[in-house]
Amino acid sequence: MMRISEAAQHSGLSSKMIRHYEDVGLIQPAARTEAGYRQYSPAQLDQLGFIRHARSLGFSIAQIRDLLQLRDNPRRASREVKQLAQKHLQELDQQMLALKKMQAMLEDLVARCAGDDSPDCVIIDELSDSGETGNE
Amino acid sequence: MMRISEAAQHSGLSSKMIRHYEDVGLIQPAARTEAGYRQYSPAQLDQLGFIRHARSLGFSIAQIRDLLQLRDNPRRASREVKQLAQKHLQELDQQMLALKKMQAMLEDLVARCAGDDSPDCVIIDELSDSGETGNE
DNA sequence: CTTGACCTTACCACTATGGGAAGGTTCAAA
DNA sequence: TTTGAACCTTCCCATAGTGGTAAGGTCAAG
Repeated sequence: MMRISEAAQHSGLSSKMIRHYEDVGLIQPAARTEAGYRQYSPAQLDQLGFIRHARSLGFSIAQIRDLLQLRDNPRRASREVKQLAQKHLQELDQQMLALKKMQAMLEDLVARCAGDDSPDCVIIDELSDSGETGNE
Repeated sequence: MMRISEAAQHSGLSSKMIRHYEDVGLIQPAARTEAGYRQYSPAQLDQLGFIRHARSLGFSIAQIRDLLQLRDNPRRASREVKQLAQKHLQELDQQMLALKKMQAMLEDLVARCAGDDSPDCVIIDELSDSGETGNE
């Protein structure tokens, strides 16, 4: 059994976040010592590691909740896991698209801005324009 | 002079957000009618439009605050504007990079997951792994 | 016994946005 | 004139994820 700071180090999460995940019901409340200190079993350490991995792939807490359920269900169909992952991939795609649009527009503006001592600036001008930005 | 809902429609922002921008000091407090209703001048409408454009390019409130200052400074150097924009471009790049990493890892997992009725699932397996995720 | 390093809970902050409640205003129609 | 719809106001709450801090308890070493 490990205390929370050890569990944090071990899993790559912060103590803060581990408590938070418990608060929001992502993980079961940890066992406590008589003094009220949280204690983590190896199984829970695994779970925390799982969470960190999933977070690093950008899964939301809600999605991780589902993933954990699937993980702990020996009769799961990998189809369900895959679908969850694919849904997240779509979200990542949308975010990429949004970023790309911004990038393209901003790069265009930057390229057309002299960037010298003069106050004339396409960036300011186009942002001031009442026209559209290219977003739908 | 327009009321807030008209200013919202005109600028593409929501009334909610216009009030919020006033709260956080992004825009000057609007004039008020005797009854306390906010009133927006054409100049303020321009400013609101500017804010919407900048937001659509992903600039943060803090960055827009700087942009507005530059916009309202007739002795600005376009260099400053360009630098601000370039800094934001870098941020966009970093976000893109992060997304791409996630995407690549997740795509790999998804490709290797059968997605059938069997419980065997690489996604679950790799997330459960105590090893690294590829992030530094 | 004291000190330092931990632990606990309970707040507040951030970014940007939305929702809603409770109450006031304006204007037009009945 | 009254009433009702459609506004407006402020204030609080929620989202998602993370960090910080403060006030207090615990534990082990010196």
